[in-house]
Amino acid sequence: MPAATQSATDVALASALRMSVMRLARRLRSQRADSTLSISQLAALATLERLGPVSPGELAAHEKVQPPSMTRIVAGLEESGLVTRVPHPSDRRQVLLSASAAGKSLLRDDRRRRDAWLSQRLRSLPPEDLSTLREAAAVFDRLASS
Amino acid sequence: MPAATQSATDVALASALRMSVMRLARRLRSQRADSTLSISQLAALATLERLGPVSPGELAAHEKVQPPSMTRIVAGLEESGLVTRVPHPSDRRQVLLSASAAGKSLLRDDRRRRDAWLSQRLRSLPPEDLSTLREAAAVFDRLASS
DNA sequence: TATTGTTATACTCTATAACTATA
DNA sequence: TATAGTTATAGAGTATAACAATA
Repeated sequence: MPAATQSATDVALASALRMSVMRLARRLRSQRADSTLSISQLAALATLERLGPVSPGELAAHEKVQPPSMTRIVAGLEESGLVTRVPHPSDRRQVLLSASAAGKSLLRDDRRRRDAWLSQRLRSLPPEDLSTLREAAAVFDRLASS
Repeated sequence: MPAATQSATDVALASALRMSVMRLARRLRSQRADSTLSISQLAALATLERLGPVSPGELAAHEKVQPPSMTRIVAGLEESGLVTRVPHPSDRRQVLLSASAAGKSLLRDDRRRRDAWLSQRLRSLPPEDLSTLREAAAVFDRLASS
């Protein structure tokens, strides 16, 4: 296959794939558990669980929001007992945030519920399609991290 | 494969796939063209192009926003000359919205730019992965529309 | 003087309720 | 009386600017 054709094919695939991925993502997002938490709070809590104890500033950087926004996001999580804060051992300006046991438990439940919609639909697919999706998930991870 | 194992495998695949899809969707979203339009405006414009002339109420229903919100979204698009409105031929309460030539052109440019990031990355993948993605896009469409 | 986190304030987006014109 | 669209108003969520505490 000549280079020009290959490239044109890639662009067509990129377009089709982008639309399919965005559409599925929309459907997945709409299935999120009916929680009292906002999307930002849920995302911040999940990142906190993944990173372990970090300062509000660091968490804000990871979530790509400004520090004052993270102050508000975390305040809500703390009020609900999902996040705990301890003083930084050596720098008294800083605090360290962690997901509490309740926070981790909420994340677990939420993921389980969000997976339910998708796994329900996967059950209706033939085995070949499941294989395709299994391989695609791996390729996606390579794509997103590149 | 026994039913219980099949089910457990599906749940694991659902979880992996959900995470991969959401992550790739985040990356794709962040690549969107630096437009003066909001995400809602861009989405409404795209839907308008797809559906053809429709009333504000119908467009609001498709975009899953309330009519007053669509009034504002469309007002901005109209001010920028991306959407045109004509009176409904028989019902004088209604108006019909369409994407203007400028609106269609903007959509074309935007899609092209948003595809660039992905197709750039697709170029680095081996042909087998491209086949996988091509099949996965089709499966996704079936999933999202189910 | 620089850095971390918070408070004060404003802007964007969306919603519900009330209103106007037409059916 | 019901419906389509708009205007009025309020509530999230996030941003920038100003401030307090600590390094």
